[in-house]
Amino acid sequence: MAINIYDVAKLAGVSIATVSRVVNGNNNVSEKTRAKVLKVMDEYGYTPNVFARGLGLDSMKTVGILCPGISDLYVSDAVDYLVTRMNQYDYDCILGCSGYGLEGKKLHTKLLLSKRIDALIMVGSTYAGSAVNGWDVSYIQEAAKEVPVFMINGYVEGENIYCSYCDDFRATYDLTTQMIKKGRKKIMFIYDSHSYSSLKKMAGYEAALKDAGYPICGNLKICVKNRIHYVRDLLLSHTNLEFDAVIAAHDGLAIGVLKYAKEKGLRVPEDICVVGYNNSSLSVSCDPELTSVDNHLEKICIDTVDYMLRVLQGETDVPKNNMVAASIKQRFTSDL
Amino acid sequence: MAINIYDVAKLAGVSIATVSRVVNGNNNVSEKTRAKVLKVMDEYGYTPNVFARGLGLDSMKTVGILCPGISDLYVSDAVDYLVTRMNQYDYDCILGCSGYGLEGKKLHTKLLLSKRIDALIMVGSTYAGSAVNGWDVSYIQEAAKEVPVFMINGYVEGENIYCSYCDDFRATYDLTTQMIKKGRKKIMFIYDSHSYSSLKKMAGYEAALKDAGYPICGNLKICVKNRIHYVRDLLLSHTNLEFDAVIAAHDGLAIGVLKYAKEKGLRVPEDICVVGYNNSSLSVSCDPELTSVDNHLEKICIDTVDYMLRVLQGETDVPKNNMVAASIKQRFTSDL
DNA sequence: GTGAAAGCGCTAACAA
DNA sequence: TTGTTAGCGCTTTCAC
Repeated sequence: MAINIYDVAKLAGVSIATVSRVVNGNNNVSEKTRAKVLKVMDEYGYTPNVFARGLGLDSMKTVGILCPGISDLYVSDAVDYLVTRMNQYDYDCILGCSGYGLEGKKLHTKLLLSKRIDALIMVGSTYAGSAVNGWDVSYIQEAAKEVPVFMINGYVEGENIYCSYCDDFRATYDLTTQMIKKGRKKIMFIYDSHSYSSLKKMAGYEAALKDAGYPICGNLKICVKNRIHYVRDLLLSHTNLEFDAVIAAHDGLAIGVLKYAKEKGLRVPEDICVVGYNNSSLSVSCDPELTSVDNHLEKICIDTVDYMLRVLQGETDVPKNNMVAASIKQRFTSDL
Repeated sequence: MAINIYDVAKLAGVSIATVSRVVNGNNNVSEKTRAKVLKVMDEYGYTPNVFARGLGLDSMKTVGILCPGISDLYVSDAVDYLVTRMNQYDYDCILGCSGYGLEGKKLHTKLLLSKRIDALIMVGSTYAGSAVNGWDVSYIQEAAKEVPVFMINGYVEGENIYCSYCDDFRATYDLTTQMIKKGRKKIMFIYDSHSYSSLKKMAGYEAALKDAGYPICGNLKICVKNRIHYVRDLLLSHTNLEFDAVIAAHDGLAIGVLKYAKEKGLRVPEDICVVGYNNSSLSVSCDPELTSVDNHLEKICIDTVDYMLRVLQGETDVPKNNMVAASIKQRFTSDL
């Protein structure tokens, strides 16, 4: 059994209050005493019991991270940025994987909350998509009554909820506009979920079409499953579907399109221009390599951690919404 | 402030002991009393304070997962399997990212340990590679004195350390042998770390070569950085390097080889046969799609969680080593 | 500058 | 079947 504060106190010939003071960097300790205590702590490898500390402080410097699943390029990148940054500030993360269903989301936020986390971070626009559509985000607002909630790439209205996201609307608006300028006539938008972010992307795409006087064709907005071969085969099966450009909601879908193009003998970007989203590691694995929208996830995550720290510190003027601009990473599947 | 056990007791007109009993499913409670308590708990949304519980029990049903970084296909897949499975058994995970350096590894295992985790899982052969080379794994053995330690795809000798890994030696041995049978003369092995698993792969490759009476050429064993373009360019720069097959330590490296082949105008698999490792999502993103060794990570993870549960339960006959066989997923970059 | 002592909310041994 | 009570290890007032 590990040594506790009483042992240290006895060994150092002081009271536990004094030991506590040096552990917590309280100034009301003479240098001499501090040194004595420090020596004992070091010698016996004393580690404060986090449970006891948590009990008194009602905090364990732990934040909950909820994600649909961690095996997803976007999510795992985000969590990596988050965890790494938080560790620098002595915060630890407890990770929950909720899946994409509402029940799972509710259950796992409750589970995380029951661990008395100091804050909750939700990664992915799947947690917010619902808000826009009037779906159920009440569990998020409920959670925010207990701890501050931070959305990565999502937006949920509410007290104590802070959101950071990419300006997806502008990104696809600009992208679509550029494609039109380059003479593309039939631009497809392909997506695989009705998340908050997908919806913004689609809106930007449609707005650009509209502003250019182009029609918005329902059959050029294609909703698919997130499986490369599924995308390819679905496209192949639409025998009379014509398009000369595509904007994909994420890189994986764009690669499905690439596979389709290859199968059909279409040249990329000459015959069809394809642009992915997220600028993930996939975009450089495929052939040709994929032009992709970079949504600056790292900045979003770093900002989020910084805001979180400030909120936890009790600051009151922390921005509730943080929109970061996207940029476009040119590779070889576009002629923009 | 949330309601506590005293409140519930008062509200239900019983003692806290009784409340505690119903919370913990103790049978010594009459149905009538149980119902009464349950009703109050439900009505007021009572959640036991995990810190207090942790203090008494010295356990919070939390296991630490240490990984070099979570943005890595292999790692994120593993963590996903692990977390999902553990959640099913009411265990939570706290995640640490240590990086690949020894100092980071030591620091983060200490950090995790200081959170009074019930067990520690280390993901990735980077934590074990050292053992084989006589490097420093003492921090792992130290950790094992406090909690059971489980290695995913790694092997470390020691009390209270449990290891699950893929039979990488056999996998590359068989693969190399098959390539030889197909008439390949110069087989390259490309890798990017000296981890435990890389070493086993290389050993299998060399053994097969040896058994077939082939020479083991130092310049056919290439150590690279894990960056697709780096691999391509490095290979391109070796002007007089000849090979007609390659085994890559993971899919990302194999894709670098594919890029090289394309640049050189080499046909795959006719001119060079390439096989990746991990059967990750990358293997289906590239073109042509990659034949890859499947190391059955999911099974490894599930086994690990099951073993962990048993150890935590106090079982004493839990296997300390668990080797799972690899299989090969044929796609289009090989003629095996 | 230091110590004594009262919680924090729970579990479990012991009594009843 | 139920209640009483002594910890678990720490933080933090309040005295000195």
